Amino acid sequence: MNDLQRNESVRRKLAAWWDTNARDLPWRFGRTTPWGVLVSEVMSQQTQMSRVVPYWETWMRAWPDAAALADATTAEVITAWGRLGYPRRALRLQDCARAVRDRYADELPRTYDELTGLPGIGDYTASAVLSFAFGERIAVIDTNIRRVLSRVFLGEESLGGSAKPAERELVNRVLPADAARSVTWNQSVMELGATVCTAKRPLCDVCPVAEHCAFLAAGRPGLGERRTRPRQRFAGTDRQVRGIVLDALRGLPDGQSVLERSRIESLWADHVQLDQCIASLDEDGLIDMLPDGGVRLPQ
DNA sequence: TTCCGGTGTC
DNA sequence: GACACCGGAA
Repeated sequence: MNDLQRNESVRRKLAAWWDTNARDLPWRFGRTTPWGVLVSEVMSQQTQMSRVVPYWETWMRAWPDAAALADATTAEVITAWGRLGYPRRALRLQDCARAVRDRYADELPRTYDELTGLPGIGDYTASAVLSFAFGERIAVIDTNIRRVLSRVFLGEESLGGSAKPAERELVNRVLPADAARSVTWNQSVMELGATVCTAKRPLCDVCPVAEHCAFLAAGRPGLGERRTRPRQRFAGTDRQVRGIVLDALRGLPDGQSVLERSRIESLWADHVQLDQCIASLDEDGLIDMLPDGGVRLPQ
């Protein structure tokens, strides 16, 4: 079997697998707008999809389109973002909504350059929106797709930081020529990476393309090898302190918006670090500092 | 305790 | 191209 036949065989197997195994997420199967797809992609960047679902449902009910989100208060946006993580992304998503409303009359643009020109939208999200929302033929490159394609076609783990040129060439080379098939390809490869071809413990027993997988044939060399990524500590870092402050603000009772200085000081013993974090949250636009030392979510 | 990730920034 | 950013799963 030559490369082309193998590629086509993998495609057919994955498409059949997708038909019966795709998770029934509310932004799939044409049930939402391109904007809804974009929101789901931004939320899914840092959080597993199953945990995103309830946030996405609430968010889209409150702000069904870009114009609606553009008009929300920052406090509302940060509160609705909840514990999704990376709260600055919630602000960027609102910036993005304002740009879509102002530059594109509330209609998401359909070109890569216009999409990546929006706040918070990089290569991955632009490609994902073009493929999943607009049905365009474009290679989507995220870590799941890199891991799956590298294993199946190269027989090796995808290691290291950003995608290298050779990796991008592979992803483009195996992308089906037909647009509709390319969309299913992107979705099914990504889904396989999320649910079967996982990083540490791939479920090769139930994998629909096991018979074509170069990685499995090679005896899964280097399975679960550490990706070279600088690891980030957590305990005691600014990251933890910032989260504690925002969480306290989100948890204020209805009708109360200001966190008093004395309450702030009870959140963290090291007041030097605490004040640094308050200042950085203020710089990020995530909180407002009041003259009396209190803070609140921006109105 | 360790590990995970897309974007923006420097 | 290194690093910060978050919270939760493993």
